[in-house]
Amino acid sequence: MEIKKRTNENNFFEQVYEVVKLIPCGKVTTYGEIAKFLSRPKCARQVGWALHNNQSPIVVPCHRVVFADGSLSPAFAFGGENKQRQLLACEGVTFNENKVNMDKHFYRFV
DNA sequence: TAGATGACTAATA
DNA sequence: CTATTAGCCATCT
Repeated sequence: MEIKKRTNENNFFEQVYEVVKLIPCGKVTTYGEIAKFLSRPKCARQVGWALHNNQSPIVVPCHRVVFADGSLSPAFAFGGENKQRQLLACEGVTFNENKVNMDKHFYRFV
């Protein structure tokens, strides 16, 4: 039941996984940044789709990927909104109400 | 091939 | 501040 079917080269997906794995502990990034890093600035949704397809939060710390405004992904994506927040908090990420302190923990790929 | 979907984002009201 | 609209584009049906 392999979901990745017509990914042409799967390269985009693989890149997404690699990049997400590169996010250091206690840092977060956005879908748009990942997409931009992969030369597909408009493909933020596909990044999210890739993570959904990945389905391996152990190998790929998808919890470190948030919305552009710092809000976390919908609860259904993680099986618990609190889960992602707790994971991040456990790594030292601070929160502003319901959103991540992007100014402090936003990680840009250089 | 065409239409619908979505773990996005930015702009607008 | 929140809610809605529109644009985006790979993937799905």
